[in-house]
Amino acid sequence: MKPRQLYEARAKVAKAVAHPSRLIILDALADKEMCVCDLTDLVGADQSTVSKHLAVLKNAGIVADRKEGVMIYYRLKVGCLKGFWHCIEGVLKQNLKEQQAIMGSS
Amino acid sequence: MKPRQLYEARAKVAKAVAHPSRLIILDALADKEMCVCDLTDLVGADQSTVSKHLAVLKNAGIVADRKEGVMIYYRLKVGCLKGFWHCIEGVLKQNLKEQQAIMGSS
DNA sequence: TGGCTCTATGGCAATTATACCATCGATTGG
DNA sequence: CCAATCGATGGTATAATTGCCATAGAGCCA
Repeated sequence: MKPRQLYEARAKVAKAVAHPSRLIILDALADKEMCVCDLTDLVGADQSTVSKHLAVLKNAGIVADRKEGVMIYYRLKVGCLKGFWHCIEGVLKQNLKEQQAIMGSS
Repeated sequence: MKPRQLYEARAKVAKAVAHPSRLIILDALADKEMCVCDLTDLVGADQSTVSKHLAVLKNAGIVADRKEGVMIYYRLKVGCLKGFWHCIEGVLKQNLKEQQAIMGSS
């Protein structure tokens, strides 16, 4: 087994991704960088809430920000998230398939 | 933007992975199936705690279990986790590199 | 059957996460 | 300079997560 510290580090990154609002943000940032105001509209939560979500992502090293005048633009720093979603999507599809199998057999 | 429901479903899977003990479990299951007792020793927590962690992973569709006598063996149901870790590991390495850059420049 | 081992579950306390409000600092435009 | 906008932070209430204890159920063996 690897050192516990590694698992905690991994968990921190995984935890940063494990929230619907943050997933929305990451999905949006996959295409282009966006300012906090845009992301706030997109997520549909309070600006301060979105700001805190962004802080979590930044702290985990998943996004980076850039200041331009009053605005702060966030962008993805990680390129492998697509594979991430693909993996998760696979789990979801499999779960769905199993659910349907259960329903069908009743 | 995709339906909010999708992000919630994704988040559930991501959340299931986002805990050190569960990461230890998943890492161990990558090689072979293991019974709860083995995993309990490995994680080093109370048996009931490990049992609940396993329930979380099972509920998310990441692991499956098999009963054999008194023992219950858990196994990975998802094959793409290796890419998962690789992606996270990349983030961690990058974070480390940036930390070192900061230390070096002082 | 009785006792033992292996797991799962209910209960509970402590910690952590989340969301909103209020507010502050920074920047820009008038 | 003043007002307005953008984003971050402190405070606080609520919800979710986590861990352990106690205990229940299931299977095995003497």
